[in-house]
Amino acid sequence: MSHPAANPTISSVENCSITGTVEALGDTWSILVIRELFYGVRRFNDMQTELGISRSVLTDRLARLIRLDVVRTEPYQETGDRVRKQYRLTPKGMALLHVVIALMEWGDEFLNERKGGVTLHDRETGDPIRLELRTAAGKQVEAKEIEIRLREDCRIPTRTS
Amino acid sequence: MSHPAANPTISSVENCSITGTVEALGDTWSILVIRELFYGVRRFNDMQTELGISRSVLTDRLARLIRLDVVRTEPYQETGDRVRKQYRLTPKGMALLHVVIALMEWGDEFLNERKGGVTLHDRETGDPIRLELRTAAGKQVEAKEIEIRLREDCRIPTRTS
DNA sequence: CTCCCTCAGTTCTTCCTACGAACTCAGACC
DNA sequence: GGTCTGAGTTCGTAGGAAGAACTGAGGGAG
Repeated sequence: MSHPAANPTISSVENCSITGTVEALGDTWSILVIRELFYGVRRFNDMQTELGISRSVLTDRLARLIRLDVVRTEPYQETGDRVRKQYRLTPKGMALLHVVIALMEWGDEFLNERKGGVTLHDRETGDPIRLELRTAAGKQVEAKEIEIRLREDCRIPTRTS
Repeated sequence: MSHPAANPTISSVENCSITGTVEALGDTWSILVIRELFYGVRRFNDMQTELGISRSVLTDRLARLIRLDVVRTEPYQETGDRVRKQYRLTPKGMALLHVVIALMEWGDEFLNERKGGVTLHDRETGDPIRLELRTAAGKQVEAKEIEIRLREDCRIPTRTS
C-alpha cells in the first residue's frame, strides 16, 4: 500500500462504538475519576485532592458517571461521624478495568521507561498480569494477525455523494 | 468494607502512568484520530470528514501526536497528482491497539447492546478476538482476582500532613 | 448553647480551548 | 490563465474548566 485508502472504509461507520465510549468518558477527568475508584478512593474530598481537579468539575463528572450508570453512591458512616455518601463503581464501571489497564500499560511502556507506579498481580499466584488478545479458543493473536470486519447493517456510506 | 479507605492509598501516586497517558491523548479527539489510523484512513481530508472534527483542531492533534511519536508522516503520490503527506502510526502508536480495543469492547457491550459496528478476527482462523487478562504463564485472571501493588519508590504520601 | 470544624457540594468570575467559516497556498489539469 | 483539489492557517465567537469563595448539615469542645 503506497497510497492511502480512498474508497469508503471502515471508519465513518463509528457512530457505532468507540465514538460512544469517547463521548461518554473521553474528557480529561472521567477516566481518572474511574481510576481513583478502582484504587479504592471513595470520598469526594479525597478524589478532589488526589486528582487536583476543581470541585465543580468533580461534582459534574460524578453526576454524569452516575447518570451513565458507571458510578453509584452508597451511604457510609465512620464512627463518631454522620452518615455520608461514598462513590463506587457499578458493574458497568468495573467493566472499564480493561481500558484503565490498557492505558496504564501503554504509559508504563512508553512514558515511564517500562516502569509504572503500580503493578497488577494474580492474587493467587502473585504473578504479574497483562492484557492480551486471544481467540475464544485461547490462541494468542498479535496485532499484525488481526482482521477488521465491518458489520453490514452498520455501514453508513458517506463518500457516495 | 463499610467505609472507604481513609489511609494513604495507591492513588495520588499517579504522576506515574495513567495520568501521563491521559494528558498525552485524553482529549476528545486524539483517540478517535488514532482509531481512524488503525482503520487505514491516512489523509487529512478523509479524517476530517469521517470524524466531523474541525480542520484547525485536526491539524493541532496530528501535530501533537507527531510530537509524541505516536504518528508519523510519509510522502505518497497518487497517479496524476502531486506528492502529498499521509499519516501513519508509529510503533508507539500501534501499541495503543489495546486501548482502542478496550474502548470498543466496552462500547459494544454497554452502549450498543452487545453489537458493535466492527469485529476483530484472527486472520488465520477467522475466530473473533477479545482482550483478556492473563499471567505470563497463560493463566486467565478475573477482575476480582487482581491484587494492586504499589512500587515503593513511586510513593508520594499526601495524607501525612 | 454557642462556636468551630469537616465534608460535600454550589456559585460566580475569569480565562482557555474548541469550533466553524473563511482564507491561503501549492501543484495539476485544461 | 483560470480553476480544482488537498492541506492546511487564521480569526471571531461560544462553551467549559479552573479557582476561590460561599452554603449548609451535622459533630464535638468548652
